Amino acid sequence: MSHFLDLFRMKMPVTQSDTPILSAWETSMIDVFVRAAGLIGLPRSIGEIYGLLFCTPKALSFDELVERLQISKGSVSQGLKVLRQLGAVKLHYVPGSRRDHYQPELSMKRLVRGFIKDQFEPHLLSGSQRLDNIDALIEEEGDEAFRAHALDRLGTLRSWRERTRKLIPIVMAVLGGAKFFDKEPTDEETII
Amino acid sequence: MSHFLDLFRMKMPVTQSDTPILSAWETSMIDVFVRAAGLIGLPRSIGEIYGLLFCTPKALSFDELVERLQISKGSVSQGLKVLRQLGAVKLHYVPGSRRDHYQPELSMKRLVRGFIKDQFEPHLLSGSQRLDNIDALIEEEGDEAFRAHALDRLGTLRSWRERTRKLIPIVMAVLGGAKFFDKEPTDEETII
DNA sequence: AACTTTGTTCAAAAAAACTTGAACAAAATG
DNA sequence: CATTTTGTTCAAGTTTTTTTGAACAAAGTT
Repeated sequence: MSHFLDLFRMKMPVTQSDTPILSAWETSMIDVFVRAAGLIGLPRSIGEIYGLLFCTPKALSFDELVERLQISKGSVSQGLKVLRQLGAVKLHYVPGSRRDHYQPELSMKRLVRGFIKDQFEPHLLSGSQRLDNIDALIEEEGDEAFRAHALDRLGTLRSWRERTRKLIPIVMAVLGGAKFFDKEPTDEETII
Repeated sequence: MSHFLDLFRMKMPVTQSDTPILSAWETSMIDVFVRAAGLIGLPRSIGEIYGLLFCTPKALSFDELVERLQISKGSVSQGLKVLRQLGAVKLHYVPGSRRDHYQPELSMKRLVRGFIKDQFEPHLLSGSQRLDNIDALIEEEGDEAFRAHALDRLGTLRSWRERTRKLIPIVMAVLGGAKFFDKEPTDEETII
């Protein structure tokens, strides 16, 4: 009895008329971004959205993303939300359209900064606060020898944290603009 | 009827006699590593294993990890496998014991290098190979204007890839040893 | 005001990732 | 060589994450 209905469940392109299907190069390009997203712990749909924006010359609307990527409105809505938070997409006003249109951020530096600010820094080896708590817990420890070792390891952890913190501005500096060298961000970095 | 058996299913500490339970500071410390693991996309169990090794003065055996962390042999086996691949744990020979004993790698530089080598570099923005394939696909494209834009974006992607590649040795250099400055790794970096 | 367009929210479904534990392999021991 | 110790493998179970789609809100139109 499920026979007939199964035809409708089958995952196939149905009948597409317009321009919805992605070209071969777009598919491959999007695939690159899906992988990259996975690498930094972001869901596939976010890679797809950014990837398609990256491929397309003009700004795309919400609906165009839903239609061309064939993913749900919910995924696109949530995906764009995250991408906006990361500063990875920019709203682009299109005259004569009520819809929001999106373009990808193309500055690698800004992309990296957005990611670090939003996903990395907040956790940065668990805030020194958390380490201070551990410090307190160690003091309550009975055995002296153990306590010494524990404090030593805690010191190691603190040094890791500090080194990571110092590394970030260096990475940002190498990636283009300034801040590390005490000058304001130049703006040729906007291009790439 | 499931009433009786449910008593045995309940997830509770049963009766622990020895020293299996983790102290408060160990638990907090391990928690730090569990979070850090999550941040770089590694499973909780791996954070737990490395974390406990990090807390403990002496090398721990497979069994000790299973018992103190209360996780399955399977998880410990697979977790240690990954940690070995990453170079995040070292085998430590213990006289008079057949078991493998493990100690944590404490050099941040080595930990980072292991992670980059194993998890990052292999994908490094999907190898230039993949990008060359996209290049070929773009050439088959019909519309000239589109092709120009596509090639432009591909160029951007290539520049990102290249910049990432160049960034790695700089990060490693900042993190301690050499290679970037054309000298062999010194060995004081071993400590931290 | 009723209707349409545009986008968000969120509970439920689906998919992916992780963990478990029993079966198995390898090596040491008696 | 039978047995024990030590650790690995992998199918099945569990948990977590992601996606979906229907209901809803907000704002613009007629």
